[in-house]
Amino acid sequence: MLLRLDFHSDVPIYQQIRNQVVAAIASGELKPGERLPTVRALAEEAGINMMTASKAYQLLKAEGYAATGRREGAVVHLPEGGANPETLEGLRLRICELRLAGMGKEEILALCGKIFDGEACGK
Amino acid sequence: MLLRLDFHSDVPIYQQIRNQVVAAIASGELKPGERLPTVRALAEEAGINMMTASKAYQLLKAEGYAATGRREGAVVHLPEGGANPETLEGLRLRICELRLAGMGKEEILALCGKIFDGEACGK
DNA sequence: TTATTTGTATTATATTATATAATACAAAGG
DNA sequence: CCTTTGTATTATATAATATAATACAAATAA
Repeated sequence: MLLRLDFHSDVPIYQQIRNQVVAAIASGELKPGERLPTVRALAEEAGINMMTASKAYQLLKAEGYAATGRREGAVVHLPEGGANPETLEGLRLRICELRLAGMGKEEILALCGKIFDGEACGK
Repeated sequence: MLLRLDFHSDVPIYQQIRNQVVAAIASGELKPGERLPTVRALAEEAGINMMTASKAYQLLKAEGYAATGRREGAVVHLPEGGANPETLEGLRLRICELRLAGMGKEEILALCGKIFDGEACGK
C-alpha cells in the first residue's frame, strides 16, 4: 500500500499511518494475514524514523488491527469486541458537524451509505 | 452549558471545549444568537487559563460556529458553506472502524440514525 | 551453530504543541 | 470616564512528537 504522509499536518505521523492502514483494511486493499512492511522498510520508504513506524504498529496492535512477532513482522488482523468508545464518540461528533452544516437525516444516511460502499471522499 | 474537561486526555482542552460547544449547538442546547460565557468566566469556571478559553473561541470562530466582538462577546453562529473536508474524512475513518468492528451497512446506518435522533452515545 | 531479520527497548536530543501567567491593548457600551 | 469584552504580547513550563544511534530477544535460515 502507498502511504501519503503530510509532515505539516497537526495529525502525528504515526497516527496518519494508523489511519491509512485501517482504511486499507476496510477497503480490502489489505487482508487479514497479510504482512505489513517491516518497520525499517516502512521508515526508509516513507522517509521517517524507524521508531515512528514502530509506534504506528504498536498503535495498530493495541487496537487489534495487527499482530506483531519477533520474526514474522507485523501481520494484518481483525479486531474483536465490537466498536470502541472512541469510534462512537468520533462518529457522534461528525454527525453533529454534518447537521450544523445543514444536512438532514436522510442526507447524512445517504452519505454514510456511499462512504460504506466506497463511493465517496475521493476513494 | 456544563463543560466536562479531561485534563489527562490527549485531546487538547481547547479542542474539548470546541467539541462540546459544537455538540451543544447540534442538540439545541445552545441556539444561534445565544451568548457564550466570557473567556474570563469560562476560564474561572473550568479552572483553566483565559487564553485557553480564547483559543477555543478562536477555533469556533474560524469554523463558523461562533462570532466574536469586542463588546458583545462570543455568540453562537451557524456555519455556512456545507461540510468541510475534515468532517468528511473523519466520518469516513469512523465508518471504516465500524466496518472492521464487524458491523454491516444497515447496522451502521441504523446507528447513525439513532445518533442523529439523539438516542445513542449516552446523550 | 552461526548469522540474519524481526519488533522492541533504551537513551539522548531537538522541535513543536499545549497550557499557564501576567499584562496590555482596542473597541464598544453604560 | 470607566468597565467589560475578545485579543495580543511576552515569558515560562511541561508534554508530545520525531529523530538518532544502539542494543536486545526471538525466530528463522544458512
